Amino acid sequence: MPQLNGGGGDDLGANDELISFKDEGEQEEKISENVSAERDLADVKSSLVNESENNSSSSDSEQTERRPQPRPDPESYEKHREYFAEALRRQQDGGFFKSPHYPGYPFLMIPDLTSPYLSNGSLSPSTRTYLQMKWPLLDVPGPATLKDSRSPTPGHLHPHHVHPLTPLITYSNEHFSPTTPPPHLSPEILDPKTGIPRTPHPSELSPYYPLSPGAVGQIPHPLGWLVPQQGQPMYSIPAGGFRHPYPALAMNPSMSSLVSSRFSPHMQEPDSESSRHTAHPKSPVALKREEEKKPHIKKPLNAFMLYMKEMRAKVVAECTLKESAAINQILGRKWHSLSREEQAKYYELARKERQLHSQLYPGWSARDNYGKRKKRKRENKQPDFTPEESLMSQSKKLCLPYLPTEKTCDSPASSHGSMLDSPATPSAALASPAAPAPTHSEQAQPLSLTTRPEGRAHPHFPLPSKAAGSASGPTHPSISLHIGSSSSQTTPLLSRPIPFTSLPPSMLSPPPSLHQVALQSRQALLQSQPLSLVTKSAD
DNA sequence: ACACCTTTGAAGTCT
DNA sequence: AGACTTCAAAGGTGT
Repeated sequence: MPQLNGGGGDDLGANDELISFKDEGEQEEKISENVSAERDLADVKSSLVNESENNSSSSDSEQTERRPQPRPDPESYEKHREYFAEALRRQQDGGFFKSPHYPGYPFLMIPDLTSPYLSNGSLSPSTRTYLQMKWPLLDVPGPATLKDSRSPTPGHLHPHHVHPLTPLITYSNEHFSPTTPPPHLSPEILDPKTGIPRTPHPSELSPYYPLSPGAVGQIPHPLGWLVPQQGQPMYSIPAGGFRHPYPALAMNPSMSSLVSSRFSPHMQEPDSESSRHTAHPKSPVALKREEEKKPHIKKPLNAFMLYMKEMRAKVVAECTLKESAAINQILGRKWHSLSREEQAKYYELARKERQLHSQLYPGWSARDNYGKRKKRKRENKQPDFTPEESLMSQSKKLCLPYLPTEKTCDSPASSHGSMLDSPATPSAALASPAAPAPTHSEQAQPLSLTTRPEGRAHPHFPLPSKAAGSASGPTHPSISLHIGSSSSQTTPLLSRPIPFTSLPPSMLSPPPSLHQVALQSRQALLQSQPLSLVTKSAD
């Protein structure tokens, strides 16, 4: 029985270190039991070649004709659910499954059901929370799975659907609808040669994670599945994405001979467009267009972004506000109300995210995305602020977090009371396996100079100077000036030398509810009154 | 259609 | 080295 690592997956060794395994030896044993023969792998490779060849010459419509699109199966949604349940059950049994959700990913991570963090469908960033799975074609399911068209095999799953418990990494759910089941849920989408459920052609799927530099558009986020409530694509890809159905294989040296020229993991020009026109010199305009068509590999989400993604729905549900700006203010406050351990989860998650991202896109740099957005107007930010105006501007930002945590929209972490009296979690975070790895940027969890109550600053997490710059940001470049001398202060509310000489009395009065704060935030947004958040009456 | 707003953090550039 | 800038998500709002 071929081991995944041996049967074409030996290149995944590096990745194996990326995410810690649970009972690694046992898992490998299970893998070998679960994986079918190398013959299958060879067949898959063969079909892959055919797919590749076909794709280069045949149109999507031809592919569609060859594989008639099934009618929408009213039961497919239930099949989804059944499959997820099955997948989780297999995991519990130590078995493996595979999913089409992550063809661009050399392995899958599925939540470790044994993790104490796993509850309510939420996933822990704990290093032992994920089970690493080999991904697609190399992870050939057992014959029963392959042949049993009655049950929704992984290859039938829609990449967009995000089940709350799904261990699958999703990239986009924009097209998913329970009432319009994805065509590839049907067993028709089997490799004609192998009978193995194949990863559907891009025409049948929305695009995934394009390891291919030729992919067009945005890339679904590798850990998008960690945000079960919505499953929005972190790296979404517009229509007309990949031309190759197996972009993931670019990550696999064993397969690279088949597709390397097409799917180099490095940011190269896609052949799908460029190579066809190599005979003709490109005009600058054409070059520019192609440049624009290059995949937009988004930055990995940082800890706060991951937190926001997870919590936004809750906050929105608990509040009537819809404006993200206001929601984000709330989320920012809630973020700071989290304990060290809770934040550490997200820092760890973000760290893994970055690792994964760097593995998937070795040549990618955040710089690549510079200029992708239109330049913001902030260039003309407060150039001529008077000191008083500057102070006011700072006050707006600094005041918000000092509003005690609301009751109506509170998070469990902050439900004990206001942020002012929620002490910093003891140094457990440091001992926690989920604590950020001591990379150069993670030696200390960044503290928000603008918002974190002094009492939360952990002595073991010295304030990185970078955090000052980060916290101050371009919009509030002077905030950091008021932070440095605050370390010895202890009183939460007045612990920091916030230059609130003009701080209104309302700041110290009973705080408004979160909803009120949010409403005030909205007012602030609409009226651009720097202090409106704290000066407006709670009523 | 698209920039803005707003948050924190990472990573880039600039001085 | 430190300051500053950009981008990542989100979606209502404004131009």
